[in-house]
Amino acid sequence: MSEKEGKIYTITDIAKELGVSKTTVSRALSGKGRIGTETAERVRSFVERHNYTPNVVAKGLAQNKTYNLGIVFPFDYPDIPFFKECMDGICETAYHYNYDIIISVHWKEGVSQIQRLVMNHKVDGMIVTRAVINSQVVRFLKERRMPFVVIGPSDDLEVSSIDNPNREAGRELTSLLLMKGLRRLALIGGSDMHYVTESRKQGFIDAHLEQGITAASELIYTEVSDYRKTRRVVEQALSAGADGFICMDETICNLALGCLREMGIRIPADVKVVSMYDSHQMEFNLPPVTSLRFDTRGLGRKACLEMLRMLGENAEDEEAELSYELVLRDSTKT
Amino acid sequence: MSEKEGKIYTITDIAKELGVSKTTVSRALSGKGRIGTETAERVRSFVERHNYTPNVVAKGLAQNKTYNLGIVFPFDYPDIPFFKECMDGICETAYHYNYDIIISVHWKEGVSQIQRLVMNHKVDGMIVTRAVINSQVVRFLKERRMPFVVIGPSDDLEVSSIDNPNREAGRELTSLLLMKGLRRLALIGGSDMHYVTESRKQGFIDAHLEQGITAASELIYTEVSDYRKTRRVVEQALSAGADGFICMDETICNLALGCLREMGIRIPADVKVVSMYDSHQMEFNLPPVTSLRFDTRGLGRKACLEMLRMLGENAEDEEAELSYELVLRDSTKT
DNA sequence: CTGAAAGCGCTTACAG
DNA sequence: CTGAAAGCGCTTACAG
Repeated sequence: MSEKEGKIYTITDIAKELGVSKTTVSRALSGKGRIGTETAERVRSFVERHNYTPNVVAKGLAQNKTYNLGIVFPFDYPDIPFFKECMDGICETAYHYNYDIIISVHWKEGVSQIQRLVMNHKVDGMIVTRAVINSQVVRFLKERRMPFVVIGPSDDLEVSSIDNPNREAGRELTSLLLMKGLRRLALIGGSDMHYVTESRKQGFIDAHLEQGITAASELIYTEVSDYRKTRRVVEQALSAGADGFICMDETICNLALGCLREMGIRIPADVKVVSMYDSHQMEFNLPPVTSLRFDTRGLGRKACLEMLRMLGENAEDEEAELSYELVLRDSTKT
Repeated sequence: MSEKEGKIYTITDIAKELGVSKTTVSRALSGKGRIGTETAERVRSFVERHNYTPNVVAKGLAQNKTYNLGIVFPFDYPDIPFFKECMDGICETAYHYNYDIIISVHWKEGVSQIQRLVMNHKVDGMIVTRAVINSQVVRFLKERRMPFVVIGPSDDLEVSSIDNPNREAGRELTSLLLMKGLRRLALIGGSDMHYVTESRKQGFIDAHLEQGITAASELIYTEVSDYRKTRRVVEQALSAGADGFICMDETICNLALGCLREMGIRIPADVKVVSMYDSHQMEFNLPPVTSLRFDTRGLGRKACLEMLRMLGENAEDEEAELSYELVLRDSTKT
């Protein structure tokens, strides 16, 4: 890793040592502009010998770039695998293209933290995780003309967005239950302010339409966020004859499972339960819960590639389309 | 947030507009050096009117600083609340002192990603989450003389480290079970390469010593990472007469609970189960699991403050000592 | 193919 | 209290 204790060389040092100009060294380093093969080789060799790495900050100042990308997490984002996987994918790709990732978490509603990042010239672009309806963040970034991509669906055509196939996957998961003969499916989800809630709901409805069954709209519950609400919703659904529960994510599913257990309802004997997002908790539950598994890390990678392309990097996206798996487990056994 | 569409002003623009020198503007901005109150006021007012923010990158170049801190996550770090909470705490504090956080995740063993961050002059210091015994990362950072703080215990006196009170808390949790009359406590933990494993084990032993009971060393299991190993360990412990299970973290606890359920063991009737780290999973389990709740976010804040102090910032730590709670739940009911 | 020079936006001795 | 100048480490027209 490090050769010697290591003086930190600058481009000026190299130029001096090699008896050429800084310009030449710079060109040899960047590979831009014509340069003698011998000169290039001498520079290359020096770099290698002394383990030289350019000062990216200085480079950035000269080029008006930072080689940093910001990732913004939503206000009060929950501790779910989604964000970590996303972040891992983004970092992986950024790293590969020599960019670094700066995180910014909202502490309160508003854009102050993002604002600072932008105003301070700390990033070249931003990746916004989890789209929110009517987002202040998006509005701010547009105003400031900061390039950005959004993870999540978007109805704004000016915005570059990318998402897991929540709707299609939701449709397939719902279809599965319908094909098992269930007819009173309850759907439990979180905030209507999140686009993802809408996508999942659409998937649920699509499946019903497809099979010519009318979805019971009274069995669709959103804005469910805590134990109390879950409990109420589960009770309501049950007394309205629900024979299956489709939970929009693993957190809600856990809550629902807790309620069902307390009420002495057996799964899958009495009702089936599925989650629209997989996790270890779903996998190791008793019974293990049938869930949708997305390639969220791949999603992060794709979002990052898109961002890099917007910044003029030659970042080809050679990966396959984002897909998902429907993981069948005991919670839907018949 | 943004006044007008907004030309981006530089210190030179301001100097020109105000008919003073860049030097003066710079001084007014930083508050260093004597300056006329009237001049200072004019600058202040301009800044406010035009929503000027200095280019931190340029500032950094001139001062040989970046106002970025790196946070390093361990190789293949698991998706547990600990890291998110830590990160949130760090970000919160960094933000407050006008620093930003760059993340770096190991993709493979080795230091390549961290190396790049350091060599590229992208950060002023690093916060290493979760100390590992004989860490390459620590060795590299020391060699490079990059300031850093480690989250986790450390036996290296040259290293600044800070940690949750895992040992004391572990002792208290173990004592609780001993006082309930349990005498065959099994301890299940992860990798011995993590310092935290050692701390927790020590706490377990401390409690036994304190009460004059000998801990059954054959009931101490580490290196437990997957379902299979957990299953084997749980069976062994049970046949060795274990009457309580102390799991070092929530992931292991979940695994253990799964095994116990499958084997038809009732909790808390047959055996008690506790976790040395709390989480929603522990809280919403059936039964809910008695756990230790740490202020990991506070830990992140403290680590960040320490880092800032090392960098010469006036970052006073006014927070209370890191503490923890022992949350009693049904899994230990008698 | 190569270099001298200006510039990126700031800071900081040094000299009034 | 204020300014001219040099400098942080790089890039990039422009001119050989």
